[in-house]
Amino acid sequence: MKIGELAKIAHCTTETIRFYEKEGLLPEAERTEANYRSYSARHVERLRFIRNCRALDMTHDEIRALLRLTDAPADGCGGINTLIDEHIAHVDTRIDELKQLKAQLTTLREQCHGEQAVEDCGIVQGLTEMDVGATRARHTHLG
Amino acid sequence: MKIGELAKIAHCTTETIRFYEKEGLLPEAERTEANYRSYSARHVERLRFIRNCRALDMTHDEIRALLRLTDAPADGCGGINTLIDEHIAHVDTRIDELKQLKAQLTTLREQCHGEQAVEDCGIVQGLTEMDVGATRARHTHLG
DNA sequence: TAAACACCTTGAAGCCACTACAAGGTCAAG
DNA sequence: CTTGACCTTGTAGTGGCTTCAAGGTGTTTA
Repeated sequence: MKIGELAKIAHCTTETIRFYEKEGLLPEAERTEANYRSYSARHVERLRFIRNCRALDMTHDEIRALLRLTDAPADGCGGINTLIDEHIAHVDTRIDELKQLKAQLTTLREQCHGEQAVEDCGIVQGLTEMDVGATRARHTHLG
Repeated sequence: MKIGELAKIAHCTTETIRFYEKEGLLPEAERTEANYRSYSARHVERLRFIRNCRALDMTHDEIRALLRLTDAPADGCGGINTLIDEHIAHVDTRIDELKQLKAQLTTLREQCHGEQAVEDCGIVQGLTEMDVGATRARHTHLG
């Protein structure tokens, strides 16, 4: 199977696949005589795993850790559970942050109703006068 | 006022301020004889505005648009309202996405309870077998 | 047989909003 | 006169790709 076919199966681009190879997420493929990458069913499985993890917003580091854990069958799946739990915590944190953000934005938005002059616009005043304090530390890799 | 003092007031680093200048968000400062940047109250106000927008997770493009709108007092604040409304919509979209994500992760997590072998781990199976389909288009710049 | 076209190769640069670092200049205090 | 805090410029790194350039390969059609 050539790279384009694999890309279609995995719903991603050929560039992404080559990028995963360079990152060490996907093992290198065999090559044809023409130096084309040639993929097997194991690559399909691995790539699907990676894409699913990405769809769940895991970082490449998290995915690498997960792949290492699944490739070490001796260890059982305790480590896997922990990793997923931590990732769920990231998502939770980010949801809370965004809810707070929305509350702030909604409050700001309510400062201005009509088509008044910019000088009197409560939004502009709010944005100028707010003092948000130090940037809060990041508790999640989710943007 | 030198750059370090401004950075303290605005709760950011000197590098960030120089970066905003290069980006065209913050107007260039006067220079002292020693070629140090020298800032005025107007810079303080502008930088605070920018940092507040960033604290609300606006992109530099959104901030630039907002600054242009506030600098054109003739136009009233309709455009400003629209921009904020759109930004709130971004945040809402992202919250919904993350909630869905959490639901998926929670379902996945429930596939595995104990310390079984990796081969039988429902999480690993889930990650291998899910087929998440095409990556959904981004409706928000929020990560 | 040749041209057109789809596919493949590598490598480098761009995206965003910074952050970090290197190598040096300026200035006040001890 | 040295220490140390501050300033200057420029470059490179972050993550997860995406885009581009310049070319090689392989199949189909005229």
